[in-house]
Amino acid sequence: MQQGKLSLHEIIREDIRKRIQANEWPPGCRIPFEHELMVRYDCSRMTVNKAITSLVNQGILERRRKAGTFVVYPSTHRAIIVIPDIRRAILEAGFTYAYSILYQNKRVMSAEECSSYKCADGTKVLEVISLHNANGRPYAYEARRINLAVVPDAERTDFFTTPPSIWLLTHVPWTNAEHEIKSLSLTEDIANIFRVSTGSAALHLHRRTFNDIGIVTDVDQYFLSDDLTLKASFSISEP
Amino acid sequence: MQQGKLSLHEIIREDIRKRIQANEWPPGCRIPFEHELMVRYDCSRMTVNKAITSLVNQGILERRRKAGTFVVYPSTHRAIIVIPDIRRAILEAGFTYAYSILYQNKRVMSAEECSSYKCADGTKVLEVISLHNANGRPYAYEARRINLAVVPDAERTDFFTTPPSIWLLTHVPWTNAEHEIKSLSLTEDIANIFRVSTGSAALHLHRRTFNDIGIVTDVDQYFLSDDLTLKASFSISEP
DNA sequence: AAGTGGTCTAGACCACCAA
DNA sequence: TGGTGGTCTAGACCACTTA
Repeated sequence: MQQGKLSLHEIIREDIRKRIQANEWPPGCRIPFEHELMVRYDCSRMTVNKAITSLVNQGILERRRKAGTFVVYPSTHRAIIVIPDIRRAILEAGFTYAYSILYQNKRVMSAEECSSYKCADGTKVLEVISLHNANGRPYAYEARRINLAVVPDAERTDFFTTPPSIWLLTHVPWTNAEHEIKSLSLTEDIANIFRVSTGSAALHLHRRTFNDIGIVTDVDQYFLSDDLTLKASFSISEP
Repeated sequence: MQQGKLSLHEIIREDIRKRIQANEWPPGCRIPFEHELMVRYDCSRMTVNKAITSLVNQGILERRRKAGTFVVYPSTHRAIIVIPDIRRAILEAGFTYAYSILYQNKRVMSAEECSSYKCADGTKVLEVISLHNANGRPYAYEARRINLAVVPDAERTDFFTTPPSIWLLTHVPWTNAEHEIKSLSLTEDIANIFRVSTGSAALHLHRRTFNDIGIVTDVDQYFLSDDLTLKASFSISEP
């Protein structure tokens, strides 16, 4: 899988990983002490330590002082999910991508929004509702709010030519994002836009993006059931 | 947040992280060279290197030889998702948990299943369909297939008392899991079990679990729309 | 071609925890 | 209380890349 030479600590890491995968060192098993591995691979302890630390960070090994280093029982609880960039996903599927603004409005946040955004009363927000099309067919309905207190520049930006997601990604630094994924039945207005019957099942993705000042933006995206499958994986392989 | 003393490389790591979060070192910015940081923190290069390596592994920094170390533009593409353990989720929500088997059958895999499982023709599979209840109400419908070529013991296990998910987790080591998440409209038979109307929106979670021998099990789980919201997050904070 | 990160060493002392 | 991992040092040489 990997090209070129592996460094020594990588060789050690992959060797340990291979033994775990092959069940030579099953979950719960204590692997050799660092000083034993140091002799086995004829290297310094720092190098062995680096290999093991990497596997510990990946949740594959666990260290206990005085006891040794152990193989962890894998759990399903955490996996890495890939959140798609809609435009890229459509283009990579070989479809044409088009984007249109359905609605854009600057307004003052409601009291409810202010408490959700944890910002002062009277904070202004830019609301943008847009549609992503694949091969001329509606693919995703997007309702976004941009916090003008954090991103004042958004007010002077032309979102008719640049989708807000792209503009925000390149212009506004953020440090945290929270996603919520659920299923729902489409309301009449959104169903009409998708040209399907009211109540059709859809996937709903909500995302809030933060930086040190506060919430930058939050967005609701809706996809018809057959159009989007999210994938998440957990693997002992591949760092 | 963290108790006890931080080691030097942790102090350095958190200091760098803080500066990035505070936008003192914005995305794209080159942070000081390792040799400069070594002077700043009055420590050896290995220690600085360890702090930076950790941030590189977290996707926050990027190293370029001869050029330096740079702050990465965050992307939404990867997040960590928490895949719920149904029983625990129900209990933690303060509901009573109950579990019932609707159907159990040992059979030979279809040709289609064999190609999906990448196993020999005639491989046997144990099929278990079950229902998880919260406060007496159907919460999740689960259809599971267990590969008896990989887990022969499953045949002699009583799944009427132990849910297969629990038994498998503690008895069968695995190394990889793949999840697919989508929305769908319930078919009549499943809708009847949930006592909702046919076509109601539901969240569908599919998981395949592997080890070095092959696919251990795969499971389809269905949740009513309002019953499950999956959460995923990406954050510069917290290692 | 120069300077960055990448790696590695052969020690050392310490903190913790199980025996 | 002994042995484990946790951390750190003060060097060294190498590989890569970009200026």
